[in-house]
Amino acid sequence: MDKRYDHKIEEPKILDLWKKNDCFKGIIDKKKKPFTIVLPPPNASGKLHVGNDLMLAIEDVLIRWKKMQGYSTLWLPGTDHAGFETQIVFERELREEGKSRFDYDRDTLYQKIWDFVEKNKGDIDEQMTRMGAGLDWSRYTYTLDDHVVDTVYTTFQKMVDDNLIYRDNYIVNYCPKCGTTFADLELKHITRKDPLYYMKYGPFTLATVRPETKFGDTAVAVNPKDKRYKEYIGKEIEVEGLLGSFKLKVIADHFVDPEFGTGVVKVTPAHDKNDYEAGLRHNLEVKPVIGLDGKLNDKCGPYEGMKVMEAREKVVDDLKAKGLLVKIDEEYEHVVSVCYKGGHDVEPTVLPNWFVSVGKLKKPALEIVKKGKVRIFPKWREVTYTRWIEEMRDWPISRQIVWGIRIPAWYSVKDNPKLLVTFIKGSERITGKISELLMNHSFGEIEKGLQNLIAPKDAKYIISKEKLEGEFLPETDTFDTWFSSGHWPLVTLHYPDSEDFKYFYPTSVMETGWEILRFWVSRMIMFGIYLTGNPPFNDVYLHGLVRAIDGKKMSKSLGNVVNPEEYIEEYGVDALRMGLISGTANGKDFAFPKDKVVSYRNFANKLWNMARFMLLMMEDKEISFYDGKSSKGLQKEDKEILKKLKETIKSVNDSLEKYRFSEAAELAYHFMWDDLASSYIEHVKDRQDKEFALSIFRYVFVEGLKILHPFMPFVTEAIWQNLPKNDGESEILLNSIWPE
RNA sequence: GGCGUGGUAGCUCAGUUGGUCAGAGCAUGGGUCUUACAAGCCCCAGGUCGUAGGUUCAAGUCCUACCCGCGCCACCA
Repeated sequence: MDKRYDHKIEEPKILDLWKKNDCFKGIIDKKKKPFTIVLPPPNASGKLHVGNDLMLAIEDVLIRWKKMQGYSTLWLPGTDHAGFETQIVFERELREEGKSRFDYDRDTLYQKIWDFVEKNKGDIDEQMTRMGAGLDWSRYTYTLDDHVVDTVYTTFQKMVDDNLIYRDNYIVNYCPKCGTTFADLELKHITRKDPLYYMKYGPFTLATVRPETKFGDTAVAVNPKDKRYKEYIGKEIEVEGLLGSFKLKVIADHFVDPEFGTGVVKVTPAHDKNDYEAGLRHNLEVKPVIGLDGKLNDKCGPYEGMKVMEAREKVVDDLKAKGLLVKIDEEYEHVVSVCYKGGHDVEPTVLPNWFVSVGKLKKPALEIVKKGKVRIFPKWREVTYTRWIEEMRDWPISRQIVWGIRIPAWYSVKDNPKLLVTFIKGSERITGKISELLMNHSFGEIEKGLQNLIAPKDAKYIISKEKLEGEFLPETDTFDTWFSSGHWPLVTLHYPDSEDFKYFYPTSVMETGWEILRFWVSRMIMFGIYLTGNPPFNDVYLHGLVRAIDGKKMSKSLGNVVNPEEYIEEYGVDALRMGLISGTANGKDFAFPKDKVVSYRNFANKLWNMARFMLLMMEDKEISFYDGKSSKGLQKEDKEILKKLKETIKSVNDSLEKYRFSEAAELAYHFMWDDLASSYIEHVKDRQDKEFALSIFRYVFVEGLKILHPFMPFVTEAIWQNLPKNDGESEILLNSIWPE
């Protein structure tokens, strides 16, 4: 053995050893208990980041620990097509070629993204393997595999049959730049200064940031307790506007803050969430004035075709000219919703959407956690889950993007003359009602060049996995990515009738970042219970976010991203894994200093040299194998170290049972370094009965290597490969039996 | 605004039911190449445990208030 542990030499050898012996293959063994983890699939849109490595390290610890304890373990790998995320990355590339998604029909665009993703997938798999992750690659799943799509479609059909799916107009967060809607959770809220305009509005003066939406106003609202305006409530007022005068109802609603502005609000149900809800309460007309292109529509007279900001300026100018503008507050700060990807202003818009009615689904998902049948670690995160479920509203599941699983609905063009269709013909992009389009274009042309389609709320549709015969156009919306990934534990095990599913489901632990507890974990629980009657996992462990050394979230724009590959290269995988794991005990976010990685690289070397010392001392000697039990000939120090070993094993087990990874890792670390290396080795050097002491040492050292193995699999396995073995001992440390 | 979480040595963090709990790693300073390991070993220094009260024989640990950080959610035109 060399004087130093060289991870660059040893790591590839060890990976090869495990691979050759097929160590991570999940085996259905009815005599053993299964222990299953489904890997949260990394996004196929890029490379692994240090957070992925933390996830891999933690899950690998669990898998190796349980495997050595005699469970039949299975860790399922996969990658995620990551719908929107990937499409954005791809569109960035398109832009560099001077193109955009609007240049392609649906099928062509989909194929192009598919090819793009194929390139990334391989890289990620290689990186995961290099981390030592004990994944069973023979059971690999990609979120767009045929069987995944099929299962998602089957569920959708079942939900349709169970009346859990409906279509409705709904005020959505529509981003005209991205051309798609966003869930509330996908919005960012930023504080910004915008002018607040005070304008005359019939008998009132009211304040608004968005004068350009006035064409869509269908009421004026005041607070019911506001004495100033009491006389107007319920009456109609006449308003002098830019398009002439018009009449509006005055409503009283508690959503109006009498302290703000003048205490009077114009109500625009089509373009504001609050107003939309007030509109529902008061039966107001919903009158959209901004189109999906982000421009004012034909209800806006001369302002038609102007973009929002452009129209706002013009409207303000014209109000001034008409003497309707009272004042402008330039210092007004408020919070604006923008899309989380591009940071564009979101335009609340009314669109027909597909919804999941969550009432029946959420109740069991809540109870299962409250009753402790699904346990969430750390416990204090549980509140986040229960509150979210309690407040959960119906779930809009349609996304206006290509990259994803298409909603399997079909519209007959004959029965739905009002379908709004956009398609590509040659280099031309044509939009219109299907009934009109069919006068000048053939169905075949439209179908082939189809880009997107908006079906009215009451459109007739047929659900079908397969393309329908006849003149049907497909729904062009895709599923919210969480709808399909909510099936992840099911599809990776080939639900509903595979042997894997029968044996390994429900899985043991879902280990993931807390930031997707709501997005993902809640949906998996809902689908798991809905489809199988059982939750998809027994425990949920949520790790913290790995922050940069400056304590902030890592981001490319801040330039504080830690590249894990550099650490692996310089200090080795074991050092990176230990560096990440020590400090995650409570699932809190933590900063990740390089120091920790360095110190564990040193520790790997320490272990290596403990082995060297032992082999050196054992040279030319006949050393028996201590059985771990007999007390004959034991000296005080021997008894002490054996006792300490037993305690350490127990503590490590206890800590791991509670998902206290950091604690377990440090216990093993201190035992090896302080108790065994610093203390016992020095003692062995002075022993008269050196052969006997060495046999004790060998025993304790090997048991120590075993408990360290889940944390530092490479160095421990590499050392084991250099040690003499007793009859019946495994050639592979990973296949050894966990000490008791 | 609501909910949650944290403020312990220069840095990153442990400290689980109140009683060797004032700790670890790294960094700093000094010594040491003692043949397993200088990626080692030995030693030194460093904290009134956010602030102020309170409960208790005893409080980083429990209670109250306040200050600061972080996160999630909601959101007023």
